[in-house]
Amino acid sequence: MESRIERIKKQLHSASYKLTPQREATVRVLLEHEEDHLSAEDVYLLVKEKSPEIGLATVYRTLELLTELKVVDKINFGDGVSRFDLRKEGAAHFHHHLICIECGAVEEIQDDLLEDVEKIVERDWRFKIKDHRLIFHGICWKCQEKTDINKKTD
Amino acid sequence: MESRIERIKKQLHSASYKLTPQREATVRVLLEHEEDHLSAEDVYLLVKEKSPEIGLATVYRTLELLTELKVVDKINFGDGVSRFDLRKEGAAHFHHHLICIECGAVEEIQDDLLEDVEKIVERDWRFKIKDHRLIFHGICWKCQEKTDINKKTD
DNA sequence: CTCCTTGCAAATCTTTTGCAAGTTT
DNA sequence: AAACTTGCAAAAGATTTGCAAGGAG
Repeated sequence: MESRIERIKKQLHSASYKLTPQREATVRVLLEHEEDHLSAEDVYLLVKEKSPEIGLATVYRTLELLTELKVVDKINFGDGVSRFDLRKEGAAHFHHHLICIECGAVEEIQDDLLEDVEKIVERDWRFKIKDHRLIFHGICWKCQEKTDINKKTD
Repeated sequence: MESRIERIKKQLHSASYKLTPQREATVRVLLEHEEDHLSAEDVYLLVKEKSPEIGLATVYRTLELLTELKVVDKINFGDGVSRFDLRKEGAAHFHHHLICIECGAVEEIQDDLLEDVEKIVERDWRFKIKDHRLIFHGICWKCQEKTDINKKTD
């Protein structure tokens, strides 16, 4: 069976790009931290652990390239940095995020919750949807429990 | 009847802030460009037209303050800048956006399309939703028509 | 050789901050 | 006077770019 990195390599090749060692190191970090919503800086630091000679600009250039090829999705949670999420293979749509405003935890929702909403938007606004971004801000269950406990003891 | 700016003034006062001339000038620009998704820089330039003595830092500080009071919502469309949208009065939730990837047009959707989705998220993920951001990227009807015409003449 | 890619440093862009001066109460 | 607010300039942080050098075909 073909590995994930092999397939990404092919995606690069079919767009006339090479999978250089630097690009491979970057992709590997993304694969190893799929759930982590890394910033460019985060990726850079992790890449550097194994390949100290790689420069920050190269990481930025690679992430830009991967975004262009839709291997990753660039997301912005409202803090000043862009974050990069590997697109799940075969995923027609980008997944959604829950951000806890108390503890900052980010949870992913893979379910496509927007099917019905998208039908409405395409019909009523005559808008051909290509991609979406859905983020909920709120309080995760862990923080809800913390608050409940505090209320009892206060 | 009470003006929009009067109500914003009260919101400021109830949080112990003043509606200084600088803040008023900034709010007025936002009111006059409700549909425009202005960046901080945009707001600054428009404010400067009428009040040239106002500094960029003050505009940033005012926008931050208004965001905190939920008079405006800070949004990020993925280009490097934050944009500021006046929150509709009485709107329980933030409105949604359609961004055309051909012409860059941004359309607003005021309808709350997410009621059902939010119920599911609150129930299945035990997540208490406080706010949301929903952006669709795609092709607006105008650009769809352009493409259709080109196909015919090609 | 030619084209692509990289590393480094410098540049750019957005946003924040320190601080002295001005305002309001 | 005490607290808040402002303008300016400097600082900070994220990202991009110029360029000379390295590497693959």
